[in-house]
Parts: sequence; C-alpha cells; structure tokens
Amino acid sequence: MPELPEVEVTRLSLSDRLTGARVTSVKMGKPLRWPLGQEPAELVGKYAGAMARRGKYLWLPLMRDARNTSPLVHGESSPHHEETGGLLIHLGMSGSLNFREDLTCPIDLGAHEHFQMLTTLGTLTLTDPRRFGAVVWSRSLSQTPALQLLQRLGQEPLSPTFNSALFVSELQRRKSPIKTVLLSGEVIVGAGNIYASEALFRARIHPMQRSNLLTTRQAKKLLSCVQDVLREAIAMGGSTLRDFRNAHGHSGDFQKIAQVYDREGEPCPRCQRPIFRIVQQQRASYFCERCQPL
DNA sequence: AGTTAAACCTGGTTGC
DNA sequence: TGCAACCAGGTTTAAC
Repeated sequence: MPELPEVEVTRLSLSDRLTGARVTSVKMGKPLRWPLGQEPAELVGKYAGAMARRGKYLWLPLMRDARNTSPLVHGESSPHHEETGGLLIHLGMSGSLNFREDLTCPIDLGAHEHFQMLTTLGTLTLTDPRRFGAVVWSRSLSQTPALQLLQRLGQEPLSPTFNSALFVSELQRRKSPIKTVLLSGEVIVGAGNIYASEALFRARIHPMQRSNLLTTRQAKKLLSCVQDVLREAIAMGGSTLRDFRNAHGHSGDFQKIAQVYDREGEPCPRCQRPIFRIVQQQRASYFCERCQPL
C-alpha cells in the first residue's frame, strides 16, 4: 500500500491530536516485521510529540515529560530527545493507523490489529493484515535501530531543500532500469509501484529505460512529474486499492484518476493505444508503448 | 560491487 | 462448489 502519499495522509489526518497525550497502556497483537525492541509497559507514562515522516516511515516521539512535545525535526537532536525516544512505524503493504478519541469502552484487538496504544487523548491502532509493517522503539532517530533503517534513504521529493542537481547526477551513475531506481528509494524516497508508473507515464519515459541513458532534460522532467504526482495524491487522500484508510477510516481517491496503474488493456489517455503490463523486479509496471518509447 | 530472486504474511480474485 | 494458482501498496536478506 502505503507509498509516500498514504503515509503523509496518515500523518496529516492524525494532525496533532496525539501531541501531549500520556500513554496509559500498550497492547500487542501478532508479531510484525520486527519486534518492538522494548517491553510495551516501558512506554506507559511517556508523552507523545508531533508525528514526523521520513520516506515511508513515521516517527512518533515519546518523551519522559510533557514539556518537549514540540515537533521533532529530522536531524535535530537535543539532550532531551536523546534521553527519551520514540516509535518508528512502517505500514508495510497493508497497514493503516486509526485514531479514536472516545475513551469510554475498553477496546479489544481485532484479528488484524497488532499494535494499540491507549493514551489520555485517544487510542492509536495499527491494523495490518499481511504484517509486513513494523513498530520499533528507538532511543532517537540517530541511534539504532532507527538510524539503520533510515540512513540509506534518498532525498525527500517534497522537501524545500531538495537538490535537483544531485538527483540528476545520481540517476546518471546508475545503469538499472529507471523504474527500478525509483523503487529502490536510494535516490529519491516515496515513489512506490503506483506512483513510479504514474510519474514515468507523465514524463513519457519507458520504465525499462536505463537510468544513465536519461538526458538531463528527461531527468528533470521526471523529477517534476514525481513531485506533482505525489502532491496530487496527497491532496486526494492517497490511493486505496484495498486496505488503506487514513486515521479516521476514510479511503483515498487517487486510484480513480491513475492513468496507467492497474489499467492493462485500457486505452492510453493520451493516444488511445492499449496500456501494457510488464514485470520488473517481480513488480508490475504499466506504461504506454507509444507515449513512452525506449 | 552490483543485480536478481526469495522471503516475510494474509486474503481476495481467477481459472480449471 | 472446491481448490489450486496467482496476485497485491514494501523492503530486507540471501544468493548469484
């Protein structure tokens, strides 16, 4: 599921509703991708900060006292943050976070609910049928295991400090197909299988095109298409193929306006020829043979 | 070192 | 209707 837009929609829909909340209890369901790395009871009594995002990961600061609940900017570190910590959350393929403000009745874990944190402001629940997701305790973003999971990630496509020259040069030094490079997350994070196909269609670049064979002009075009697609998808609440919901249970709508993803055989919106489906790196790629020549 | 397949899981859809 | 095969938003790990 969750590519950058869905993760960002999740973060935005939680807004700051958890900020300042004190954790009252934590329940775990079946095992996720990695163990929590901490006794659930150890989280009780900590105070939540504002949720942040890096790539497809969410970071929920959990601090010892209520004073430092201001947003944690990635890279920033203070002695207070160092001695507290937080949860690094990944939604995997089928995960979604739900937040309920009602504190009235005790909430039991459903069959696919594998992490639940009760707080003084509401209950945060991770639902993830396939359990490729993760909730991992880390002392800070600059320490293991968080650092290990985040350190190889490429640039944030929607960051105001995005370095487009670096993006171009990183594409030029890789020989893999461009779709593979986008999905790897080593150059740019956030584009998964849906948005990689959509961005390549918009940029009129064949998914099999070798990255280093793109012209500078093509690379820049691709960058702006990736950024546009991600921004538009966020504005539409993300894509809901099956499982994705925002923190309030609402589906996304972007899949309705996807131009090529999951549209094999349908007419290309630009030239009317049928959309092709191929498999790269064990993932489906959708494109138009005419509009995206090799 | 760089590229590709296998693995982690569940459930829905497709085809015989 | 039953059942096997295949497919799905991601990413690590092992194997060439």
